[in-house]
Amino acid sequence: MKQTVSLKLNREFRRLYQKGKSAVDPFLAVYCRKNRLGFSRLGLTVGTKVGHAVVRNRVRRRLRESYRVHEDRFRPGYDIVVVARGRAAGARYAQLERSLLRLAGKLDLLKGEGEG
RNA sequence: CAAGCGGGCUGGACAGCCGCGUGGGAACGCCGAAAGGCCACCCAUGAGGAAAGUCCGGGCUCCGCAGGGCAGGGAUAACGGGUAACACCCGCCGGGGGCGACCUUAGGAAAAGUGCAACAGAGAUAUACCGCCGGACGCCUCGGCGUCCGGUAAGGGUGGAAAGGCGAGGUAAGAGCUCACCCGACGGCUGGGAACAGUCCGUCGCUGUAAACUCUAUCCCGGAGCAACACCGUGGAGGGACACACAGGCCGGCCCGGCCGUCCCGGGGAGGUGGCUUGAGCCUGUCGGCAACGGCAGGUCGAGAUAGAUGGCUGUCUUCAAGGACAGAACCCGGCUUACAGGCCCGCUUGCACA
RNA sequence: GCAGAAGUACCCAAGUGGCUAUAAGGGGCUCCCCUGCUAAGGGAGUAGGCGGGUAAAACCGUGCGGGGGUUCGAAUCCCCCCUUCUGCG
Repeated sequence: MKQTVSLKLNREFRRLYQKGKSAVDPFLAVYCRKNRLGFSRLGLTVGTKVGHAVVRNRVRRRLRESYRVHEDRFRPGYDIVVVARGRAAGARYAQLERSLLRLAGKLDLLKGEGEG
């Protein structure tokens, strides 16, 4: 992920949960908020409810891959948090990818057709 | 061939494109006055048999602590060995199960003491309810019946357990009362390194429970845990030194205006660096040993992350199935326990068939 | 990473070797009293897991998170798991 840094601090996550915009489906919950850094920051959360360590790792890797592949389509300059929900454990990669893009579209994080 | 028993191994492989962690190299690239740093790119390497549960045993680190004994607490429990150590492993003995290969076993002491044993039953650590037998008295239809006194643990029924078992003798009826055989305990003898076995001899016949207290033997003994601990450490709080003003510094090209003491010390919150992977290591051969394991020789280095690196897409092969076993290192080892699809190999047992 | 605690009817729970847990007792549910009507309060009664069985009962088996073991006998004692919760930093 070339233009994106990962989001680590707990207080940054909490600020997004409280003040950010969100979109939800059975697989994922996405929170976002504009920052002033000029680049985006991504945080991934996969809680214990999703499954044991192997399942959580797999979900997290798939989410990171989905974002990496489509990074160019995201508008820069946002803090984004992606929370995996219960159904994500059994989901295939294509389902997670589609879900991420749809929720990002709802939040207007994706560039329009004409934009570079 | 069928059914079964035991042990070991494996836990998909290969290729292409994009992507990640760590280590090394690195320009004709970037930053820098330089020293040097960064980096495209290249090379190497990158989760498990349980990484899990955290149930035991250690290493390591810090804090506490003069030495020894008793008391107290905890763990273990046939015996012999292995090991750094263990509650683990190997061998062996005893008990239980299986036709067998084999499996299983918290397996010291109840005869040091205390406690507990509901219900049932006459009676639960000592008993006479029914019964059996004898005697006295009474009744009598002369078969017996009743009351009282006494003997008796063979029979009945209860129970997890009823005073070793069974047969014969014996007796009024009975009883290890006596005898033979069997069972068990203790002592002697023989074999064995020991647990133990043999049953030749003698003595005895005792309920169970110690995963109730307890006793015996052996071992252990302070606390925390890598988020330990060590080092660096912007800011803020504290202390010291020097300044005390018409000075000085910052914002600004300058004026006006606004803001502000300066430097040092120390312990340390966030954050960073070390700890951090070479170790009771792994592989091969050989020797000793039934084995666990050990000795020797040679070879070899196989993750080190820190919101946490192995993912995505595609093809081929093995496969019923690869989209489908259980499952992710977090300081490191030795075990135990628990979870686990499929596949492969070795040894053995029983039955059937054939030669 | 480390250290603990708990699990019993629908819920809260008592029971810590013994007769069948009448599954103690609450809450619950039904009826009555109280009130103009409610709430609160008081009194009486009642069913109560799962499987079988019955017209309904009676009755039988099983059941105290699960599985083993000790014991004549286990919710209770011992061992191994599962789930939930809490604490430390």
